[in-house]
Amino acid sequence: MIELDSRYAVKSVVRAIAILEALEDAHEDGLTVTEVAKLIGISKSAAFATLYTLASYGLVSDRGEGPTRQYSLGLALIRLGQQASAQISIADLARPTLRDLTERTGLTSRVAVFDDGWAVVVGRVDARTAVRLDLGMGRQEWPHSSGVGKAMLSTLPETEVRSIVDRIGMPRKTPNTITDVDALLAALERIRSDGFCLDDEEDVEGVLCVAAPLPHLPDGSVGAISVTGLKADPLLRQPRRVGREVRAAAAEIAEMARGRGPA
Amino acid sequence: MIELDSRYAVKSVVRAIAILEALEDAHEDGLTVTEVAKLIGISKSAAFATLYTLASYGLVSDRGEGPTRQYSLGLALIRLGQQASAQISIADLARPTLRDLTERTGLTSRVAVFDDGWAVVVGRVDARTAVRLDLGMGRQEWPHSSGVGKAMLSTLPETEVRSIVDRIGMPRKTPNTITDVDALLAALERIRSDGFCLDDEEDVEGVLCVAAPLPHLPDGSVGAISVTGLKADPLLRQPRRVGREVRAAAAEIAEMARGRGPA
DNA sequence: ACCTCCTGTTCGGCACTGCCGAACATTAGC
DNA sequence: GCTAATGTTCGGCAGTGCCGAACAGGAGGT
Repeated sequence: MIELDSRYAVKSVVRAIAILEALEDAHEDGLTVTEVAKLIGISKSAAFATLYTLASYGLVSDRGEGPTRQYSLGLALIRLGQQASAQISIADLARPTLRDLTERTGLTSRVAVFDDGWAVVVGRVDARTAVRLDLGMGRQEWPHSSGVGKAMLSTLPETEVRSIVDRIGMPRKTPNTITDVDALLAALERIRSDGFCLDDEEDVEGVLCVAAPLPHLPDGSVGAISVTGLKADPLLRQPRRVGREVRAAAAEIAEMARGRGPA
Repeated sequence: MIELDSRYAVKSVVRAIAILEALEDAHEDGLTVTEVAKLIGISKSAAFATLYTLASYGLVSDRGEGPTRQYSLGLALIRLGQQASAQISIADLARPTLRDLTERTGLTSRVAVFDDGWAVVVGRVDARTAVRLDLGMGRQEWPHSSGVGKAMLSTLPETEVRSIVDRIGMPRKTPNTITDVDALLAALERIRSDGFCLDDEEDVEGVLCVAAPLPHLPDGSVGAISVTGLKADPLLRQPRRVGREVRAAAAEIAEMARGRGPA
């Protein structure tokens, strides 16, 4: 929304997307037409027309009738999101294995794919614990500070890693975050020999994450899986043991991905 | 895409949405620019510009570089879909109860909300069975033939029910489908006295579904929950027993919804 | 290895869209 | 009932984003 694009951007569509992003950031109560207009910086009538269009297709939903009409994200987005997730075949493919992994470790497990330098979470199996970590689907994780991010970087050549962190940056998230490129490259080398990756409070304090890359997916994409838990979790006192579990799960998923779709 | 809207529709946005819907219907391999252009009925350059715009924001993703570029639904949609689902507070609220329900019955349980005459699935907890039913999130279920649909209709006044089925229709999906309005109204009356609703192969042959309405949600919306299984399932030989379970779960969720948000 | 055909990408010019601003309708709150 | 917000509607002009055609560049056949 801040960044502007080059010559081929269709302005009306950009505005529509800006509206969706504004509604995404809004609280669950939703926004009114005038609020949207002010947030995006367009006239009230333009906001109305765009919202009207989006609403006709269910991408936004409107509650209320008169001067208290509230717009929020629509139910069609749920369907589209599920479909998008289904088209990432690796998410479906990984689910049974992740379920077993969560079952055995009691930790929340996730699968992420590489997208434009980031690790995007496309599948998740929640642990049955009481504490709820913010591990939402579709979330973009930093490549340098997250378990899945580092695991994915470890499968890429050094030049590409440098290009990515150069573009995205390596902000310090916690005292443990790796903020130096050479230290990161060394860590990646370690991951390649270990077969798994540890994120020891590098992204969020108190949160530990064990990940493993999914190398050589059939369609050429790059992915990773991980389990996440609190630093206090007794099982995570033995990170190498968990690492072996995660590594084995990743191998199982990669195996299934290879066996599938010779067509 | 077939239906056209009235005067306030923004054409570029309508086209962008049509593209998303085309990609949704496409197979997982995605579509090329020319395929999209032909499907929507616009020029190649227009399709390119719109796809370019959508891709810059991650709503579609492009694989490949040269003449083999494939477009498919983007990862940002996963995030938006999750956020949309989260804004339906009832989905989050119901999850623990649904988990218990699935645990106890071994059946897939779901929660749906009323939207424009349809029952839209906004939350789901999968059973651990091998057979995979198509019970996707965001899916629109027919009001007259699905468990959640009938359960929701049972909370509405007769005039509104008539108006809905008049608009949407009551197509026969299986030999058991109720296709007569008066028979439907009688069934709804039965649901009101029982407190739960049976869909006995009315939507899909061989599939049985037990649902219960979520009456009087705080925000005025209408919802329902259900469990789904195969007709052959031994537990579903006792539908009334399952009905009591589902009814109790619905009451629990409604209780939580009432207790929440006095702000 | 060439040639061909099909892609995706780029560009000019004009029609028409869809913006803005202002006026109207409608409801909430007092 | 009045007021002050809101959502909704409408004219008119600027500018957008369409179309069509031309360019670039791989894939695949022979």
